[in-house]
Amino acid sequence: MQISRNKKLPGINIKLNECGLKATLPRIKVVEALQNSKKPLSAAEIYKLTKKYTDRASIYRSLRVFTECGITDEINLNEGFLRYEISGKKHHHHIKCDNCGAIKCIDICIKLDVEKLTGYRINKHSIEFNGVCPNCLKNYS
Amino acid sequence: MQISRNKKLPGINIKLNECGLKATLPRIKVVEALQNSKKPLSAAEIYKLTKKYTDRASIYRSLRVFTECGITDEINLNEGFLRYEISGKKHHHHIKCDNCGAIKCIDICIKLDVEKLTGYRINKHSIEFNGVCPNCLKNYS
DNA sequence: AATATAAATGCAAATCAGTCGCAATAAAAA
DNA sequence: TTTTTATTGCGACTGATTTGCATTTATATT
Repeated sequence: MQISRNKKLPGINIKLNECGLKATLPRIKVVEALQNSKKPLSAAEIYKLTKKYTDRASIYRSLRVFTECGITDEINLNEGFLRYEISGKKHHHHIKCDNCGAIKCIDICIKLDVEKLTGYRINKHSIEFNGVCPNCLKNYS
Repeated sequence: MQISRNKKLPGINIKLNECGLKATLPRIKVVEALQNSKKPLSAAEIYKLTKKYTDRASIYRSLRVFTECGITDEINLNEGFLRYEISGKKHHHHIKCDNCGAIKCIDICIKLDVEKLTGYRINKHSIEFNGVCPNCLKNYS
């Protein structure tokens, strides 16, 4: 697929190359989709946004290597699929409103406490919440 | 399926009936499998243990109603499937060793803190860890 | 700038967890 | 014992994710 390369985002290309990854158009489009989103995206949502440039299998492959390289974070909100977001500066977790679908970030984490408590070397952890947000609570009694 | 009923566990039957559920053999076998296991089981693992008495669809249906009734808890260890355990007295979370597969319980929880912090009414939360246990760490340098 | 080479892609087929429709069966109520 | 209603077991199905493989593309090499 020979479409002119996006000159506006050399940062992405550099970051991909730093990780030993080729800066391909499909990958750049996936990164852009995530960067432009205010909430973590599922593979299906990314596909909707990037289908002109890539296919599902490639998106899944990209998300996997991105996550391995620390370019993205994988988020499990118990929806039956995973979401991804660009790995930000500050570590955080999420809470999703089951009523309106909003996803908010939470700054509390107990990884270090659990590491201390258990003696495990923790590779991965997932701290995710579902509920009803204050706004929806207000509107529905 | 007319197989003589297990007289040894009237407690289960009563508990199921209390929840408005019929105490069927398939359900009793699923509960027994979970009670006899030292770690949370996946639907596939339960099926291996109970296939003489039930099928996969029924197991999934049982696990769903059990969890709705508070008989079981659903655990998401980011394995691509869910695990279930009999709902015990004290609330807890889990950490799984990626090396030996052991699953340990953790008593810390931040549900209340998050509830306070966000104003959400939390319906569900999942706080799960993966890593390498002290024992495996010791053995592999 | 042209070429080599290794990585990545796109497609279709496969896998795997979990669900659904429905006729047959079994538990609990009458 | 009979009736009622929930539950089962089967097979087909969905939806997320993965895999094999021939083709293409980014980057290193000349």
